[in-house]
Amino acid sequence: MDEPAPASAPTAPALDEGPREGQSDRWGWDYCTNTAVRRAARRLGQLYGDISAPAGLMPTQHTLLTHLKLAAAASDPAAGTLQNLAAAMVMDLSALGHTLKPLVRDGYVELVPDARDRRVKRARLTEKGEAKQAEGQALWHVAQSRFDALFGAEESAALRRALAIVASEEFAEAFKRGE
Amino acid sequence: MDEPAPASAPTAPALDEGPREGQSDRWGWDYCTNTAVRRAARRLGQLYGDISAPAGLMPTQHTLLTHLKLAAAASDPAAGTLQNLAAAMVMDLSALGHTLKPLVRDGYVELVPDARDRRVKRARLTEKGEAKQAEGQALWHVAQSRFDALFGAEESAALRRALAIVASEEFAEAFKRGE
DNA sequence: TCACGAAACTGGTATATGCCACTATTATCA
DNA sequence: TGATAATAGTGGCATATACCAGTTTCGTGA
Repeated sequence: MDEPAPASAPTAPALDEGPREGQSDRWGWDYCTNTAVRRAARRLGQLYGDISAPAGLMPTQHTLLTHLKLAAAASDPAAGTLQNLAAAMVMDLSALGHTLKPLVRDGYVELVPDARDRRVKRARLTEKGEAKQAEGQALWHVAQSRFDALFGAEESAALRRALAIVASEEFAEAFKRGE
Repeated sequence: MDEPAPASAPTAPALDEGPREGQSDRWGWDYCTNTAVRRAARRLGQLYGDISAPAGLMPTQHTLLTHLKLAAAASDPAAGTLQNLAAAMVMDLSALGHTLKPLVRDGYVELVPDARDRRVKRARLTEKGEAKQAEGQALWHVAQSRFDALFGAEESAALRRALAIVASEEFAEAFKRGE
C-alpha cells in the first residue's frame, strides 16, 4: 500500500514486462536511483522532444524560457540574475551561461547588466523570446497531456512531487551532511 | 492514499519548503514532468558524482561499466552489441558511441567486431575496466545508501519503479502512438 | 583609502547526448 | 545473381552540463 500508484496504474505498462525478471532485475536498472532518473530523463527527452521539435527549441531551452517568463510575471527582484536562475534550474552557473548562449544568439534572451552591482547580469526574455515560449508552450501541453493520460494524472503529479524533493536544496544539503 | 510515500516520508524534506507556495508553484517546476526529471537528474548527478569522483568516473560511465559487467555475467548472447546496449541505456546509438570513446581510450572497454556479422561490434569490459567498476561500485554504494536513508528505502524503490515504467520501451511506444 | 577576501560571471576543456549524413555489410527478392 | 532495402556503426555538428582558472567588481576592516 505504500507502493506508488504508478506501479499499478492500469494506464501504465506492466512493470513485469520491463527489464525486471522475477525478483531481481536482470540488468541492475532497478538498483541505482541515479541511473533510473537518467534513463527516464533520456526517454522523456525523446518523447517531449519529438513533439516540441517543430518549435525549434530543445526541451531545456523551453524550460529556460518558461522560467524567465514566470520570473518576470512574478516580478521577483532577485530572479533573473544568472546566479539565482542557475540555482532554480539546479544547474551549474557556468553550465547555465553556456546553455544561454544559443538563446541569446538567436535573440530569445538578452543579458542585462545590473546598474547597482556591475557584477550582476540578469537574463530577460525578449519579445521574440516570448513569442517562441508561447509557441513551445502549446506543443509542450500536448506532450504533457499525453504523458498524464498514459501515466495517470495523479501518478504523474505524485512523481513530480517526489522528484521535486530530490531536486530540492534541502535534500542536497541533508545528503551532503551525510545524513 | 494515492499520494506517493515520498511526499510524506518523515525522512524526506518537507515539500512545502520547496519551490511550491500554497496551491500553485511559483516557478512552474511542478507542472512539467520532463523538467522535474531533468532537475532531479542534475541534482543526483551532483550528489552521486561528488561521492564517486575519487574513482575518476562520471556516473554515466560507471553505469555503463556496470551494465557491461552484468551483461557479461548473464552471458546474454545479444547483449554487448552497441545496438542493444544503446537500447538498454535508453540512449541514441551514436550518443553511446561517443560516450564509449573515453572509456575505450582509457582502456576500460574494448570493442570487439563480431565474426559472423561484420557490421556488429560488441563492447566488453577489460580487466582494467572490471577493476575500475569494482572501485566505483564501492563508492556508488555509499551514495545509494545515503540516498535511501534520506529518502526512505521503500520510497526510493517505488520511485525507481515509477521511473522504470517511464523509461520502458512499452511506455515510449504507447506515447508515440498518441494514446 | 588600501589591501584582501568574497561574489558573479566568462572562457576553456571534457564528458553527455541527440540528429543527420555517410559507409560497410547483410538480407531480400525479382 | 544483381539491384535494392535494411541494419550496424562512424563522424560531424550542436546543445547540455560540469569543473576549474581567471577577471571584474564589491564589501570589509585596518
